[in-house]
Amino acid sequence: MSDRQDDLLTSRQSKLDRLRERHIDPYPPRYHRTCDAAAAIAAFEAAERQSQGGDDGGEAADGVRPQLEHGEQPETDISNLSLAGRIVSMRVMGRAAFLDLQDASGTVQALLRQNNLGEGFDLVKDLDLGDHLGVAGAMIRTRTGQVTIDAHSLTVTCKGMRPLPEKYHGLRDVEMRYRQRYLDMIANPEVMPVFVQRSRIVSSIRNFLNNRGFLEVDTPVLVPVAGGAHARPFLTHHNALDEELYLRIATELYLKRLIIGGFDKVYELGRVFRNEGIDQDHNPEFTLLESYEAYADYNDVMEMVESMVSGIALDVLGTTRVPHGEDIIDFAPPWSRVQLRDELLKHSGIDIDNYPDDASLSAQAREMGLEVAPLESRGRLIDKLLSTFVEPHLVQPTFLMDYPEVMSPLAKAKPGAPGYVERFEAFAAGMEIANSYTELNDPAVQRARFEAQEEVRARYEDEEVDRTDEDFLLAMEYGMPPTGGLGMGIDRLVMLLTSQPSIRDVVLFPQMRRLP
RNA sequence: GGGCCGUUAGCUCAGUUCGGCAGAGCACCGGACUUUUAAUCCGGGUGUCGUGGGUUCGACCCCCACACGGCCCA
Repeated sequence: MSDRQDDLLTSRQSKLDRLRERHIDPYPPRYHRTCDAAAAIAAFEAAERQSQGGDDGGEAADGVRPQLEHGEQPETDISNLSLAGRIVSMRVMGRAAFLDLQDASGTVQALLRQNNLGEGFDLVKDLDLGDHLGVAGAMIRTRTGQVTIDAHSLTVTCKGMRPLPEKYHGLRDVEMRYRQRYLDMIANPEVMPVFVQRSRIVSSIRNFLNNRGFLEVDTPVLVPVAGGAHARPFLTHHNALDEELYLRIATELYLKRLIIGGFDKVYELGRVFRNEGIDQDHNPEFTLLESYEAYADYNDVMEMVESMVSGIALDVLGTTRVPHGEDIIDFAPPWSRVQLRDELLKHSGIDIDNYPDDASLSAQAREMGLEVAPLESRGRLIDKLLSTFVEPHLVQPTFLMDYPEVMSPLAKAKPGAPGYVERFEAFAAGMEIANSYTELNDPAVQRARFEAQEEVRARYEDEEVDRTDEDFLLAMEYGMPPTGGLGMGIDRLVMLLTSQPSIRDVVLFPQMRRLP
């Protein structure tokens, strides 16, 4: 630690010591506030309107919506209330001082005058930016028109021991923003609303699904087989069982067991873990919604997805139209429905049906300028072609339908289209946000599909393919009704709805490399 | 995994042309100030220039390696 930083900490420590010498507890166990900053200001403005004899007086008082914790009583006596918050700015002028106190509801100014506070005013010289302060007093309007609490008593509620980031430019260092998110929240006012919206989006998803009769369930995070997705899992070890376990990469195979067990409609909103790279739309742990509905197919799921996403947008944003760069993405249904094979042909000139084997498709992909490794499975090649030629065009919400079977071991074959399955992925802003199948429920076919995946794993040395789950096959042999399933990446949905360019801006604590 | 860019005071950033005394604003410290709001005025620069090597009379600057981060590619 630098000497300079030592100095800054020492200065705060000596202020802390002085408080203790004066028998002031810098960390009192509690402080009773009667309302928050927004409520205090609203109450004062309501009272002003009332005293002016306006006909909206009574209504205005009702407009006060204090955001208080459980147990606190709303109190809007503007001549005597108490507020508490973090000092985010301080203007000291001899025997008076103005402080800005920030709480979750906003910022309120406090006026501290020696006239009112007497000896209590001495506290000012031991206050720092970042301290938490309780202020009791009356709401007034200053000469310059600012609604302010005129303090008659002060209470230190927590002494801050480190300097805050700079107030005007905020905290720009992205590394520090992610490693010390609390500083990002304190210094950058645009950050907190994104996470408030994230919470509302998640809440809205639950409401939507609950209202449709879906049951929210919890399935294991620690699993013996990491199935249900093409991804490399994290490995861990259970000591008492002395068994290797994986962190789940999807919830699919357990949710399907529940459909087999007899639930009609289930969903899980949970964290899944994929041991893969980190970039603007990948974090190793992320929030996945999966839902399964008996007697639905992927067409029904498409309708549900467009209805759900547009409903969430209306619910949380009040509109289905969301800015994205220079575009406006409109989530209002219906979303366009296009065939994977057609789109690939349209944008790359390749008809995958004309390249039935790896070698010819691989050669053609190389011809198109793609970098192709010597050993790449057909599934990977098609995935690469899609990412390169098709996905960037899918800016408006689009269902890309009917995937090759080799890419989709858990989906049911599409009648009349050999080699294809009833699967869609939903895209918006060129980014995949959802994946859905008419679920495969023939246990013999499922076994064959798993075997094909294991063959790909062996032949192509590719760990990112589905794994055989014998226990799941056993369950399926007891009979799973026709089912429509859905997986939706919640972080990406939040990115789209809040116009954030990186998943790190919608995950509170994104994964970072440990510092040396 | 590869390429490019970044890392300088607590924070936000200059400085590196072509190697020659380490800079500003905010924050901080001392002083003035009872209606300010990026308060103002006077005084003070507080630093392992990411880390470790190398070149040089001399390195924040040039070279090499490494660390962390960002962007692009795979």
